[in-house]
Amino acid sequence: MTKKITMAELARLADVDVSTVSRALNDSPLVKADTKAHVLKIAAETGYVVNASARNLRRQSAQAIGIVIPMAPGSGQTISDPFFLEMVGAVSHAASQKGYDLIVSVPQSETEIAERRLLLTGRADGLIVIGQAGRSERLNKLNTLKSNIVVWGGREGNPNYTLVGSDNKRGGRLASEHLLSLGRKRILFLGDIDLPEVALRYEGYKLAHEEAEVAFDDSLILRQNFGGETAFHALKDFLAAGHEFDAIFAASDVLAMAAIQAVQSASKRVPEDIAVVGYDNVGQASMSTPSLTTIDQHITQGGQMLVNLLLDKIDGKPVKSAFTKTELVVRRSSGA
Amino acid sequence: MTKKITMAELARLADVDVSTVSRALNDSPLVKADTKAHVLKIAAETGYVVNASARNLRRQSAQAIGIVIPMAPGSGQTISDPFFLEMVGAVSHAASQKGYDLIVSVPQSETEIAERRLLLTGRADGLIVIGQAGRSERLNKLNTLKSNIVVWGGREGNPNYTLVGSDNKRGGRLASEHLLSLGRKRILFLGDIDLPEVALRYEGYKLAHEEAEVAFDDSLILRQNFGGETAFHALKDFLAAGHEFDAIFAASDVLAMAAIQAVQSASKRVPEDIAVVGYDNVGQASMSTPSLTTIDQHITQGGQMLVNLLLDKIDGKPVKSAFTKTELVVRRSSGA
DNA sequence: TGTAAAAATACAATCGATTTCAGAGGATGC
DNA sequence: GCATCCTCTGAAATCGATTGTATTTTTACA
Repeated sequence: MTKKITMAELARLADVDVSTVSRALNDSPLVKADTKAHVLKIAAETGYVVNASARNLRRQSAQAIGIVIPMAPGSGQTISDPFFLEMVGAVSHAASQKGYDLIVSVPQSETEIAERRLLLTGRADGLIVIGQAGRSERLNKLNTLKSNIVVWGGREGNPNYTLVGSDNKRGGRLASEHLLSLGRKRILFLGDIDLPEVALRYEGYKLAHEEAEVAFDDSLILRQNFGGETAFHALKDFLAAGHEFDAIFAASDVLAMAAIQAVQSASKRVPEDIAVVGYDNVGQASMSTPSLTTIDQHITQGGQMLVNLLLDKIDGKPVKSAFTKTELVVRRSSGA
Repeated sequence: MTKKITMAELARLADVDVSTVSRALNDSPLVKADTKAHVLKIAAETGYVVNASARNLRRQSAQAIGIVIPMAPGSGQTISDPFFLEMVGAVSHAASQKGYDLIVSVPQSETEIAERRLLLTGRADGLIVIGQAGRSERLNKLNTLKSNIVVWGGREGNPNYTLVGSDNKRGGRLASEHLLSLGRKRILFLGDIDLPEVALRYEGYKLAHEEAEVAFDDSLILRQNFGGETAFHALKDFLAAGHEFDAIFAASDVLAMAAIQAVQSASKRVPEDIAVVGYDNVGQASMSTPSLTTIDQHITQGGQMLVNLLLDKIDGKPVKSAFTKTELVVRRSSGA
């Protein structure tokens, strides 16, 4: 428990002014090489580390970005949804490579405090918001206030903030095309189309039907939020009610896994009786049994893009919204 | 993009001194109620938010704690391991309830930079380290340097830092007892007993055998780190090599899920031929097919404990290591 | 009403760094 | 040999808040 040593103290020890120490530590060309070495040596010996608050106060930057993961009320998602968590991992990785810390905020209530706190207090230089469900207005407002925000989500309306996301429509189309190409004719869509991202996936689903000239039945939809548990029961009831379908396209892997379980508990086989395709390609998808055919959103790449665009914004560069290319990942056991 | 408004500016607008503003905002009893209201009103109107760096510099605290998730080299774990991610979620939740931000650090290399950076720069008031695999020495050292550290892990040696974890031995025993009580006689242990947590689970496994007076075969162990992919192949090979066993106790749910897949791909049935019990009870465990019998470490509770103990330490209170009570969660389809 | 005590506010130091500006000393050019 | 320019270092201002102390205003009581 050595006492914190300050820069002034270090300057005294090295017998130079603090300004010289500061310059030396920041490798300024203004300092003679000898002096620099001397200071660095003493700094190392004493285990000196610069005080972040002081530096940030002076520099007016935090070397940190925030990530806000809002649990949309009633979305049924929890922080343990693997999608969120993989996103946190991806963003954390990308941020640390750029020398930025990542501050995670999981607001517990539906107030705007979290975003404000991080961004406006200067605790974070910029903000990544995961998912915009129902919050686009607020985000628009916040963005005009201080514009270092990048949002993960699907395009919806005409946001004035920068958006990063996967090509949801394409994803929905790919998934549906896959099922249709296997000869499935009645594909149940499982997901909450009130969420913009999911709505786009549903559009892709319809598009695929049109292209394949397969009539689609708009009653073949089970509007379920992202909560696996409730989806499981809802689908069980749906099956028990005697609805007929030979495939399911679920709006997330969690939903897909819940669906598989529901189907099996109704004594139907996956994929023989009912094929299932998910969305996200979370890590568990390949490891679950049966392994899951799904749409890869390229979460890692998405995290990179979020961070890169945000840092560009922080640097004042102009930035355009960007989208990852979704891709079909076929794993034979569930989807075919 | 309103320009940042400072406290001095606010003081000017309210026609009082900054010290009064500061006290008003901090609800100090030294300020008259009228004045307080007046200041608060103007603060609200102008959208004033206190600058975190300045406050932290002055207060010598960061109102933030760090969480370090070290990918032990060769542990095979990735940040997307659901266990880590659920832990991050739990800690984040607990921290925000206490008004603390959470800074996530996922060091990419095996240097000690990450811990030092966060803690010694004052960016975080305390540090939570997840897993101690092979790092107990370094942690001991860091702890003597600045003691606000709480580590998640199993007891190993005689650490001078505070430890929080689940009762791994008990967990191992519960899992094994369960399998033995079902009449299984040859239980494969799947996990890397070089990791202290896993070693303790293995001890519990042996203990259960002794108590049940079932001879255990110490060749019935497949030492695999936490990587699901490699475990899958290793187990496949193990099965192909003709080893006989009727159950598996996996040191994590990810391993268990990989195991189930390996078993099935070898055309054996789970649980009829081989029952499987996992460890962690991650969210996916209930949703996977077949759903997983597992040991619940009470991650959420653990996250709470980590945060609470750390904050106690920060407050200078004496703190003792603590452990959650592990519990068996039976889900019929895999484990019985 | 005058004075002592209490309440409210203002002043000023401080947290630990960065950075502008000024100055000391040495090198260079003519 | 002297003026000029470079290099390097130091002094001091600054970032935006908090807080101990001083000062003013208000209240209370005789």
